[in-house]
Amino acid sequence: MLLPQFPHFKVINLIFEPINKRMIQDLIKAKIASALHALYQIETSGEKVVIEATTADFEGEFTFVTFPYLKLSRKSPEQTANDIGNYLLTNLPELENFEVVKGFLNLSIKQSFWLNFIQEHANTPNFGFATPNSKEPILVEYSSPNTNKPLHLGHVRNNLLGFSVSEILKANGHLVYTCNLVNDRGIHICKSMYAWMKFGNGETPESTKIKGDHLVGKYYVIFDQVYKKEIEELRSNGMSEEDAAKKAPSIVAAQEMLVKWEANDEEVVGIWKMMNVWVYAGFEITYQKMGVNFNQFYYESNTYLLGKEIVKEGLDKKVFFTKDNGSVWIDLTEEGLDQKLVLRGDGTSVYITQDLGTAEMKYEQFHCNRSIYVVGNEQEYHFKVLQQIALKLDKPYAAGIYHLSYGMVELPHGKMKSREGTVVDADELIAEMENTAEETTKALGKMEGESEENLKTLYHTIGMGALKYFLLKVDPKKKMMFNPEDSIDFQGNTGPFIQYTYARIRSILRNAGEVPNIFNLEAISLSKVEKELLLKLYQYPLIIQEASRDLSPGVICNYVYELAKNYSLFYHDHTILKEQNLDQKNLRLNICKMTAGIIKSAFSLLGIHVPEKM
RNA sequence: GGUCUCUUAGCUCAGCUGGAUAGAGCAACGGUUUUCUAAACCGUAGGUCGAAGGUUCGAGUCCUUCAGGGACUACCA
Repeated sequence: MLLPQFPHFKVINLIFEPINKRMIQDLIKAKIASALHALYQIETSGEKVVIEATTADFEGEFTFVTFPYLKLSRKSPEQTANDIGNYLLTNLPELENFEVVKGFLNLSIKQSFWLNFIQEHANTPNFGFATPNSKEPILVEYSSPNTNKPLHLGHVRNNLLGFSVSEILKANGHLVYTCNLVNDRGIHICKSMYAWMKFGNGETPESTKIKGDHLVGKYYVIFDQVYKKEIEELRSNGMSEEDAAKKAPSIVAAQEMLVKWEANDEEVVGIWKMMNVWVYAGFEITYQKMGVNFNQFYYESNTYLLGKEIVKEGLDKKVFFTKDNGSVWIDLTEEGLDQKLVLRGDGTSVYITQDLGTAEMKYEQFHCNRSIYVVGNEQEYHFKVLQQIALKLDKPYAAGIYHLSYGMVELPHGKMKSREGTVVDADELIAEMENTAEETTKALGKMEGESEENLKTLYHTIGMGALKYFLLKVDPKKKMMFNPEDSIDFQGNTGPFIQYTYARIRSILRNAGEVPNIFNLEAISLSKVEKELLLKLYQYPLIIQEASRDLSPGVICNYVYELAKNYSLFYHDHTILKEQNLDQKNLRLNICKMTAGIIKSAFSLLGIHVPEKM
């Protein structure tokens, strides 16, 4: 079977306004470095100087901590801070004034700096994004579903993470390819197939009106029930648990099916194909609802035999060794791992063999030296082994293998298990989120008169916004708790709150009409709240870089939440449309505009849409 | 047994490469709407950052030990 062809990419070369100006932070750091040199003959560079955001209770935007330099300055913390502050005052035109508290030097930037910034960037498209495709290409593999059951909440986390991380990397200038390695073969599928053949009575998605992946999943659960019953019976006849687990008729039958499948048995392959088609049709719907997509699909039924060439290569290079029964191993004890099998005694592949083959294939296709695998943390060991083998084989992509290991989604009662039916189903959850969005919207009654179609879109936007934000705001590395009893919030630190902030801004901008970008800087005085909001807007490019570096959508979530909160405060404290001072009014409208733009932009990095009204 | 990882308010989570008095949201209680969308805003209450040592001007953050969770450690994928 041929692999699906790699589609042609539309590489759109939009002209983005580059952020070629240095950030004010870098400027301050450089000046502090020269201050340290001029005042105390300390040799350092701007990159080594650390400044941080000023804590809310103090005046200023940026803070320099003098303590690390006291031994060299040989002066008191206050004196040192004052010296540097005075130096900056004459050498840094952007500095308005400074304040010294103990050893902390707090710097206040001139309001003209912030006004120039908003004037310059309120209309910059894709503000904060790096030039597209200006950085090395990266391949992101995610989703990787099994075809024997529908997707559950854990998969949703995987998909949203994979999608969002890809978008973040793109925003940071990388060329990103996404792929999905579908696990469409193996004993688990045979289990569903066996149960369907035995108990299915020819049921199909059409005849039952059940979504294909759910129908196949139903038989996976039935298999497990039958299997467990069989084990119990065998045990009551005196068989050990271990033997019973191996000799139960249903598992034996499933294994036989797998053998037949590998032997290309017509009947088994026919059923396999049919059931896979059901599942794919179901997945397609769920993927669409989640808004994820891939440049390339791989199927294990195509790739599971790959990797044997690499085993040969490894044997030639003496990276692998053979045991008496012919099985091939690698010794990773020096790396703190174990001896790992790479090829069975009978010459068949194991998981790692296949993954090595797939890695090679992906490299040939995409030529990415960096490759990110979005896979649960239970496979950390596997990916350590994979990378070690690739390193020992001197593969060009070896160093760039990165396992984005995310934590499980846990329920109050423990882990989700598909075969036991203790899962939060993806489709059900999405439907529930949409329902909640509908109920809330109707209760508030602001959307009366909207068309049925618009409303449906809105419920989906809000429901998915809540779900996505909920899953993405937690650090990917950490496991997270989901309690189905208390539903996902729509208030506070949530997707809908931020969407709401956006909708409010849009409402103002609709009423405002044309927003002139010119205002007389002299006629304006910035409030503390406005300054904080401008500072937040200013930080967005850095946030994208940080999120990209850490591969963490959570960074974006935290940022955009703070931005929305800052805006809400601003909105609450300031009149905008009725402001008499026209320059002030224009400034505020520009702040609104830019805030809306960044909310929309940041949310797009999370795969969340924003409504014009809600 | 070994390796990795986690433990912050009643609950769910932030806390950037060590910096000022540890922050949000939810839940609880109280307040704000004749004015641009109240899915909002403000306030009150809630903490020995799992425990103990150590490193230093300074530790939720780094190191060590311990306790308690979780994952992995298959000729399964």
